[in-house]
Amino acid sequence: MARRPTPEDIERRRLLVPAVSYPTELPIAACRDQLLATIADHQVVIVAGETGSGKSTQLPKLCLELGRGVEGLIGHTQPRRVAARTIAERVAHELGTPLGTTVGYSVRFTDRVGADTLVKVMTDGILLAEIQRDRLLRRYDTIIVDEAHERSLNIDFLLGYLTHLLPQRRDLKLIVTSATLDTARFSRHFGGAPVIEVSGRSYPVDVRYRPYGEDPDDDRDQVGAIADAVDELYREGDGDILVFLSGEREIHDVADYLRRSISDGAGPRHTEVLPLYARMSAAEQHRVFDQHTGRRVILSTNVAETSITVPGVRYVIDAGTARISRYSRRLKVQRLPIEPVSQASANQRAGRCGRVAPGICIRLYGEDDFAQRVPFTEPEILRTNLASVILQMTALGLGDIASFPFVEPPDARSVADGIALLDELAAFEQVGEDTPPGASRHLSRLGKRLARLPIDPRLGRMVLEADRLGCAREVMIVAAVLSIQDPRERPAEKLEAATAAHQRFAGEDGSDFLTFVRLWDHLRARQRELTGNQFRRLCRDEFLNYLRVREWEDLFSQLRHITSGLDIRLNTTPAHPDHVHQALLSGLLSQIGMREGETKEFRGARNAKFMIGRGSAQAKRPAKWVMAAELVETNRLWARVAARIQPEWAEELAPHLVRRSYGEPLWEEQSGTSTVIERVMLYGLPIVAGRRVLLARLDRALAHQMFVRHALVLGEWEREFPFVQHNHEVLTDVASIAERIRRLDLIPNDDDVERFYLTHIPDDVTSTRHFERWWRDAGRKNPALLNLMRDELLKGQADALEEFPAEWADHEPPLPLDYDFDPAHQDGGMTVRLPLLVLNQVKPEAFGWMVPGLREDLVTAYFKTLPKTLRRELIPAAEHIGQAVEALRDGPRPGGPLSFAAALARELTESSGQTVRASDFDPH
DNA sequence: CTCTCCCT
Repeated sequence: MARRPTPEDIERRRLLVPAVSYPTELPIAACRDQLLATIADHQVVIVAGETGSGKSTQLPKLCLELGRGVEGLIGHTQPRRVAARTIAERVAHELGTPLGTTVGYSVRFTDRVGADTLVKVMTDGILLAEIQRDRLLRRYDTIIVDEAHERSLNIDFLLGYLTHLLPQRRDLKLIVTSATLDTARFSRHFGGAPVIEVSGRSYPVDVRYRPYGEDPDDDRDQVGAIADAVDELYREGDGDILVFLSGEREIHDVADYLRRSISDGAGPRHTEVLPLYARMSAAEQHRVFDQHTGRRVILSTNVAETSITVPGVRYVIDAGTARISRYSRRLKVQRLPIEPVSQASANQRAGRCGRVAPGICIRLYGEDDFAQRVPFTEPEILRTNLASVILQMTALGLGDIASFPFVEPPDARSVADGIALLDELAAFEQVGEDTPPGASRHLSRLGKRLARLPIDPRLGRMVLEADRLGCAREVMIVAAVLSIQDPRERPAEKLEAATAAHQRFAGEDGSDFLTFVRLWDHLRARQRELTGNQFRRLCRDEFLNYLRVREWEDLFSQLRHITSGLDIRLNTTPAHPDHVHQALLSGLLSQIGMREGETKEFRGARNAKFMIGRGSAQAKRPAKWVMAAELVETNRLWARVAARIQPEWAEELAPHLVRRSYGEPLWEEQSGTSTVIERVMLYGLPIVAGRRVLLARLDRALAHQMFVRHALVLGEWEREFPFVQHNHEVLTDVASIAERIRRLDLIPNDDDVERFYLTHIPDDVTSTRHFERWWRDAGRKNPALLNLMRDELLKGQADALEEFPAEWADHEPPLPLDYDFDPAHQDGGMTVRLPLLVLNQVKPEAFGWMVPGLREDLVTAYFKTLPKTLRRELIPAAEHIGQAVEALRDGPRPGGPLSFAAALARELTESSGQTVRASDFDPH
């Protein structure tokens, strides 16, 4: 039933509603009338009830009784698949209908919902996925969100979405159930929805506080404290003990100690010690459900808090800690610190021993410690990366995360981190720097495809890249196995045999990813040869979890199905390993690392330091550069599932992320082109340490200029063109003229020449090779195109040359004059260098007159050599100098003295009335 | 020098 049913459907479905009765022993039966009335009157109802109240099984029946489930399904969500199935089974059984008819369930890979189904129990993930296809959830007339207190990411996203949906679906009813008394928050969130409390059907639990290590003379550690607590409970009477610990390592420490003390005879007798954690093999886990005679001590992680109900537990020992998943804002990785559990979690643990009889819970911490703990565990949405949620929300057109009605909205920085990860995966259309942070973004084509894949966005990104590289088969195998729990089992007692069995698939390539592909190929080949039972046995013998192998195959099939709808085809021939790794890298760009020297430590993105976990092929002799499928910080940052990469791959895959920096551009005479050293950084890692690249590819204008400057202006090119020779001559010529006429500004400098070439040579000429190609034509059309023009360079100052004769005409034969202008001695005038041979032929009196252009300088210079006493009489100096220059402009006055000094002396005497003699000057 | 748990 994908659409709202027709009137005929509704009539038919109305006849399907079974008679409903309630087991009277369940506490919820007592509140039946109140619940019926409240649900009938309100769109949203909050139901608070501890485990054992029967709310999960009875609420769907109450809804049926109210006539719900006819016009649309009653949807009932659970956080876990097992719970969805067992609750469906129970409700179906209580209604006397076969599973899959009136009551069905749907979890990933299993759908037992029929056309006549009225109650559909499902995982919350299933309902979230359905939103993609049915925005208004029109298939449902009622939705029950169970176990909302667990506050998983799915639950918070779902509650937010339903909040947004309720005003558009006035006919939709929502029931939110929660085990704890934190119902006020939900009620407030849903506009003051009524809260109905249903009592639990559990026995009293005697909570005892037994802290350790608080007194100075109490030197017990956790193991000792647990041993003491076990002793105390043994004195209380029979019954199994459930111990909550933070992790596998602690479990094995305690197990070793208890087993040793049992065999010593010092500890409790007839006792079986059973570890319990999720990663354990299926067979090992199942031992907690086996019948047994003696006593049991079950040492468990948080799995026993919600996921696995250990039967027959009378006592609980709570060490008070757990590993809590958190998000490192600095390194953008998952952290798993051991933290004190919340009060709600501690109470949930205690409740595990009050299910069949009164129980005792020993807390290995003080009552004051308990009182100081946070009441509730922080919801997952505040502790995790939000990329997947943001991707889904954007695909649903709910882009503005800040205004989405979350029960507890995530921090703006967490949203920014999620967006950053999606940007890393290129899921969004590029936005400009000035786009405000809150602005809604648009998914790129890749992002839209990514949103359709039911896996982590990083893994989805790999699959999409794989299509381009022709390795979709291999990458989908890897993406599938990375999405589920590792199918390889490593039972504690047979560690060596298991490791050896798994080691067969480790290849020469040192790639944990290709190891998975080899394992897959092996399994598929065996599966074809063997019967179902034989294959199941093979899995067991080879230390593989059969159910997870099946899930791996199911997920692969699901991906294959969805990707074929995206026009992605499986490759039929084995892909090149490099291509597989390149595709994988596209999803792991911020999870690469560079080995620090010869150590086993890696420097990762954002300066993180990590090591490769023991199970990896890269652990012993790691490559220089690796990528890791997972980075998790525990006692330190660890990489899990890794392979060697070439950092250049990352450069190619991350054009949107790399930072490039450049050294000084360099003209290379050998190749006749300009290059520059390029350095490429990705998240702070030098994926290209330094390489020469053509400057023209980065900055054509600069490369053009570099070519002109070095090849043509500075002559760093062997090739001689006619214009080069010509220009050399013009420049020498103009330079000497400029010196003669004392116009230093007219001496063409390199910049002037460069400008000339730049205006005449097209921009795309950036190398000698380019130039030759261009000049072959351009030079033929206009051979003088690149010839410098003397007159142009002199800017019309050629006339001034008359005042600066090239030779001294007064002499016979005329003497060439060498204008060697020394700017450092401008005040002192100029030096005329005469060939030594003619020195004694020069008439000294003529010497001062040779260069009219220098007359004023010379007058001033001579004037300055007058004795101070005399100069004082010649004030204002400028006036007397000016008159003398004017008078002597054309050389000696007719009839006047021939010597320059004498002539100047006479002029000054005349203009000032003060006698000045030629001998008063001291020109040396 | 390895790490709680769950889901499409």
